[in-house]
Amino acid sequence: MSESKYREWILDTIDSLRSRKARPDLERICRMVRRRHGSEPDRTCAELEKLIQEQTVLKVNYKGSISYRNAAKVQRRSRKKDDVALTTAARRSAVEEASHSDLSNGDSAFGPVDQDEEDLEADTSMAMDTDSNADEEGADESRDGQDRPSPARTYEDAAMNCASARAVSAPCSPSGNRPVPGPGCSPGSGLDCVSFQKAAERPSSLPPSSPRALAHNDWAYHSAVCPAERQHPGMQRDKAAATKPAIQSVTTSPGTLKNNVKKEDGGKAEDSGLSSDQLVPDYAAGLDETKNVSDGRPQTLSLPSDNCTFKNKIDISPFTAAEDSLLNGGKGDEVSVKTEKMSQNLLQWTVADVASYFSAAGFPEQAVAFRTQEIDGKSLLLMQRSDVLTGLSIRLGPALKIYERHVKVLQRTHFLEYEDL
DNA sequence: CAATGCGCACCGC
DNA sequence: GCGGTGCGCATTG
Repeated sequence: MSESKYREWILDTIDSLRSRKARPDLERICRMVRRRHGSEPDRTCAELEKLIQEQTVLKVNYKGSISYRNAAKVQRRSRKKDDVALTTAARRSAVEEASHSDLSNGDSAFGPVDQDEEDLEADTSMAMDTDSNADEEGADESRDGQDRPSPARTYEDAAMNCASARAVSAPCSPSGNRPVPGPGCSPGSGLDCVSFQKAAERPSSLPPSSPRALAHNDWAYHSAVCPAERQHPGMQRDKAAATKPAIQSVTTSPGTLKNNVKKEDGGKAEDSGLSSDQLVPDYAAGLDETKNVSDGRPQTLSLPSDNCTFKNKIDISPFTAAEDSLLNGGKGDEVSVKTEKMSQNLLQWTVADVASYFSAAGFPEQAVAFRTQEIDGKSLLLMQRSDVLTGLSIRLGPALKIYERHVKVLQRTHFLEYEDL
């Protein structure tokens, strides 16, 4: 409940800031939510993180700083023609729809990807706690220092602080805790911070010529790439060492896995990726570890889990891809990737995992419905076509896609798996 | 003082 | 040319 409430508040706030032409950054969002609803910044940050994870809110790095976008609003006007349906829908109700297609992009530059990027892009951005180790400590000092040097970068500080604070205290769950007395919203998302720093560093470190690639919005997004991956292009800190291990160890929960899935960007980043879209994230992520493996499928490495992953890959990929290509005509891989990662152990998926999955799959709004109906992994396995089409009160178009391309696939995969076992 | 409004420059398409 | 974005400054409460 409160969650939906927060979702509304936060999205509203982001919209509001945007309309005011102010950057929707962590600090402003927290502040506005507090003013309007009295919510503590901490809580707001935590909720924001959740939204990011489920792709309801997109975290992007734009012009060197972090920004948040309302996924539902991000529309890409230039999409192909096939979305007629979408268009109509969009037209009809202003808000929500667009989400499926758009979440992909973060900021102005919308993903190069096309309509169906849903799947793929989505993944890129998720991240989660897991590691959130203390990224660069540069941030720290400012943290306890309580003083914030330049007013201009207040937000950054805030963000950083959050990160560090959080990272230290609570590696994972975003759900808050930690009443930190920060000025703004200090305790926020650990993940973000990472990005921040990167952001800061990135530009500077890069040669003038190339900057534009990242400098702009690009490398951003990787929103939450917290997992360990952060790149340390310029820096090398302890984490360099840590990084790698971290990734592998990540395993823990299904949700976690997703984050890692950077998949294709590793390769893709080059071609279209980086320039236009913010997929970049991956780029960041990709840099480190991914790169090593980079050749074909970075994702593999990211998937820590030993258990089923590989298996799924085998089963699912094939047809998922096929279906996907039929539907969209493109990037089948991505879908499969996602699927594979997900299918780890459906039975263990929590409601949040399910929601995250669908958000990542490009259906952030519908993900909310799953959450509302408290669909966890087990429930998902029991869902029938009619349940998806009518039981969730979601629009038919997305519902069909969700059922045919995800629910069915996940169920099939799951059962195949178990047969084998 | 914070919140808000908005001109303007940028950027990608 | 178009639309999204957000800095920086002006205005408002």
